[in-house]
Amino acid sequence: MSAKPTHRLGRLQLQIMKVLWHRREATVAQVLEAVRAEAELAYTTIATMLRKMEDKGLVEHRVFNRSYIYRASVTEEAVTKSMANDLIDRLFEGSLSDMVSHLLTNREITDDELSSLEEMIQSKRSEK
Amino acid sequence: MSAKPTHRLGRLQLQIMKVLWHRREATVAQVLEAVRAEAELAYTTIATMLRKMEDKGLVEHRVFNRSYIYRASVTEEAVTKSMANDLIDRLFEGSLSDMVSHLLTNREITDDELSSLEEMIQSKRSEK
DNA sequence: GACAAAGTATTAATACGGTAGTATTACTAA
DNA sequence: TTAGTAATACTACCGTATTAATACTTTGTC
Repeated sequence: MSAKPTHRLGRLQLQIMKVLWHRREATVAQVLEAVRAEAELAYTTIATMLRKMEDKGLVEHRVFNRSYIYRASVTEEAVTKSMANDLIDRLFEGSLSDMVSHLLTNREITDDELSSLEEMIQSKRSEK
Repeated sequence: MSAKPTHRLGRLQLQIMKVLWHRREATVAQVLEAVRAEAELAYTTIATMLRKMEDKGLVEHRVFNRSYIYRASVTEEAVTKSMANDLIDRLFEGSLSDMVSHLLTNREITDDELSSLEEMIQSKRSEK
């Protein structure tokens, strides 16, 4: 049951989802305001995008005082997971360690981050 | 020097690139055959795709026996890096450890992989 | 020299993300 | 009641990925 939906979100869509995840609900104007931090877009652009996203089942809305209040209908975890898995499968044939290996050799990484990675691995190991 | 090109490749394009990376050169027919393992596509689909990819500078060709022999003109590393970085930036605001954390909690991981991760981190640390 | 085979070039359709103008609707203030 | 305002709905356009049919070109063969 529940074939994975394979959420494939574009940049703006993801931005919008983030706004909704962080503040549970938002009107078009509120989403616009939040998104404006990164790009100057028209009100109708956001409204259109939200409507398209509702068609795809990413968000839903209720009506309040003549305006739509949107909220996410998929969790951040689900989307993140699906996008990350998608990339891993496409790029590294599903090998997590290949992916991490690549990231480690290709990105700057601080000592703190290294430590935090070590901790994660430790705790993952102790779960077993 | 070298402003990052931000390679954004679709599924088929990536598949094609992989064929070219793995066998240095290939004709349309050879790419088609390799790709057929995953999806039944028309010859012309591959040919069209390759031409478009050449326009974008992803591949190049030489002529031999009246057929085009394509080869990649960007490295696997460059593309992989650019796509992985893109995702990390979009999904985790650039935090590598957030990404790895997510992967660790959301994917099955074997003991071997855990060990291999540990090794990577160790060697990364000793570089510093 | 004409034809068939094999290749490439052209063209087109579909889908989707992104962007936004214009139309419509309904509430509000004078 | 009427003009203005705020909100959504509709529509359209661009770019790009994917898919493929059709047209054109080259060349080996009879």
